[in-house]
Amino acid sequence: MKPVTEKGVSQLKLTISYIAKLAGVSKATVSRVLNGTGYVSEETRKKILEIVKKYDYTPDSKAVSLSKKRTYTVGLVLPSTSGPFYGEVLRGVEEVLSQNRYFTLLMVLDSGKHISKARERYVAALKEKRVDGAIIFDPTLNPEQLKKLKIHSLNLPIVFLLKDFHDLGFDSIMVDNRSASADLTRHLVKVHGYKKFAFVKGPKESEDSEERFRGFMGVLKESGLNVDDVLVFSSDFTYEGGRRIFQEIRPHLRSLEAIYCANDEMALGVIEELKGLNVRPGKDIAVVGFDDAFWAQHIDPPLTTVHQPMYECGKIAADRVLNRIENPDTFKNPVKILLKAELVVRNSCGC
Amino acid sequence: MKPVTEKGVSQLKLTISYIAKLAGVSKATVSRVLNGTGYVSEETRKKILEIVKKYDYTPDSKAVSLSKKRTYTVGLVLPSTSGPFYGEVLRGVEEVLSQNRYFTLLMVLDSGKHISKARERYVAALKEKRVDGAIIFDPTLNPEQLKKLKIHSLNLPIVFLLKDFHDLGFDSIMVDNRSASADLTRHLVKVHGYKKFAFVKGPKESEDSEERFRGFMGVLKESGLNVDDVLVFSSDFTYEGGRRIFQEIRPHLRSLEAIYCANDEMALGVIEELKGLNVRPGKDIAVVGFDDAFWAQHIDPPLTTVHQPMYECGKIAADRVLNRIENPDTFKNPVKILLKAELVVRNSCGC
DNA sequence: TATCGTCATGAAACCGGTCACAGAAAAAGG
DNA sequence: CCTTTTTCTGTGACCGGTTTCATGACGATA
Repeated sequence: MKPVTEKGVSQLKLTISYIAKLAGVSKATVSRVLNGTGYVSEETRKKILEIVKKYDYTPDSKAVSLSKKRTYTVGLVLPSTSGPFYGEVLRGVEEVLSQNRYFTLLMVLDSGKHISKARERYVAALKEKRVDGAIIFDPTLNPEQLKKLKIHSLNLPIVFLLKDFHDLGFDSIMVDNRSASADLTRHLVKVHGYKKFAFVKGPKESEDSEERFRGFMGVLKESGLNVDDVLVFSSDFTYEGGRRIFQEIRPHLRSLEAIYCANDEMALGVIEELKGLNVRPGKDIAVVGFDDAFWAQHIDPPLTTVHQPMYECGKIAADRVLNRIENPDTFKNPVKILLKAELVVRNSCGC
Repeated sequence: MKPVTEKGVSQLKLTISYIAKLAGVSKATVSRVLNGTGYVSEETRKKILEIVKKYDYTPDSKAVSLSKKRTYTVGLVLPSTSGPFYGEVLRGVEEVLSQNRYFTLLMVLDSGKHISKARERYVAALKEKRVDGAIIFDPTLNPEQLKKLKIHSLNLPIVFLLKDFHDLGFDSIMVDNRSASADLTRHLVKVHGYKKFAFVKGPKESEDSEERFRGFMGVLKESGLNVDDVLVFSSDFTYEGGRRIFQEIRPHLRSLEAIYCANDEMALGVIEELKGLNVRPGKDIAVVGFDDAFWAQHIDPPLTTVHQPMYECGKIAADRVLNRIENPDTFKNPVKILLKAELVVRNSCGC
């Protein structure tokens, strides 16, 4: 490919050297002007800026990154792109990062392949030093798997979301499911005086689900209620799962005052089924959920639930990563941050 | 900083040169092994791979990118992180990109700042050559603004979503709003026999809203209905906007058989208000929307609407960008792809 | 006038890889 | 046995920036 002339502009590649040549200076000087470092006379600065503007020159980020050893990019790993949380996390993260002139490299775990493949992928991105730090939201990752990933030796600022790897040396941002669940249960017990409950758990492995259950049971005990009366079910956190598990709840419906679902989607499924039976949720029986999905206020009846502070989660995580990136020494010790979730009382509890 | 010894592993930086030294070969040979290019004897290959594995070496992506002139990253610009579309687009894009070993650099337009600032940001990312190509979903971008961005001279594969910049030389992926709107309207007219309509438009600038309106009006005309009887309103595509505009519709409620809202959120707002008046949507009056937000099937009554193929949109866009990246010459001419949206009949139309 | 600190600039090393080229060794062919 | 081809490996240029260091000019100070 021979140099062609077009519009009178010689088609030499637009690099810092070319700009330097045009300005009659060395590339070091151009670099100084562009970065505002070191001494440059007002005269040459002006001339260089003029040329830079005229040719609409922007330094190649790959070269900058290589020599500065910084990509100005933070990795964000999310379990999926749907579901109530992810959009909020993403919003929080992106907001903070972009305000600090950082970019977001998004990696999604459920993009087709197996979870282990997806994990290899994001770990690879870290090892390649494609990012300066990462925020990882990987609900099914356990400590043994984490160790195998050999992430620790990378010395990269990493914060985990809703997974407590604090003991393994990583920053962790958690939401206090248990005490929020206790708040919700207290509302049902103290305000409404319910005594007969069904509890629908999520999948067995879900630590979140367990924590919510513990918070629930804790309040029953502290209120002197008979814990053995509680009917416990287990489903899979989905809408369909909620409808399915309802078939098991149905025979006991008479004896129940409230159904506590460990998340909103299952609660929605249960509510739909109740309606099909002409039982009025919120009037004949209370149904509550957990998460505060954004549609929770729009369904009928509006769902009493617990709001997960995922936006804040994202912001705090991003802040933390950025801090670690820019002050590598200051933040040596991993922290564990516990955010509290807020009870949102609407009508499905009987209010 | 002097070299320290730790765990017996000398702390020289883990670079290709270091690996080469350990293996007693040149870095070119290591590079060959890692990339599977050129000739390498089985013996040295084995030895090198062994060492690479032992030290868990991964080439620095910044250096690779610089010399290969490829980042293996595609930029994705989205209007926001909430709303019905973004998650689906993202899912489609991420799926295709990750399957092809590309990464997704996500940029969101409503992260705090003004739209023009946000635009500068993503344009900067392109100019810096931070990505090999981009998928841009920027609903408020118009041709004049686009020209000012001087994106064209970058010679970067770019595809626009739901914006027709085909004439300006860019790939564009569109959804055929008009004919889908016609399908929906035909359903209301032919199947249900409605004659008296209200139409709630979105913001004035929205070309989508206009297209939906045109499709609607077209069918009325072809059906010989009196076009002047249609009550036309305009709101802002939000739930609250739907509730607000309902106050203007209310006086005419008696004379109406169906309310066509240009998107689902406004339809939801209208439905809520109707319920407040004890008018039963889907029975006493039909309400339809557009977009098929993922909650549309769960509300009461389930919403008749038009499904936007955003997942497909994302996949096709990603495919196209990837193709252009890897076959720079083959795809010279910009294409315009028109996807059709699907009518989704549920109950809110009276079915 | 000699000395010094400040300012301005360029040369060249460096970041960590890829790749074109050349030369040597081994294998194949005559 | 000598040539030709194929296989293997290393040297060094290159990607496009940043940064250290050296040098020179200038005005101020002694």
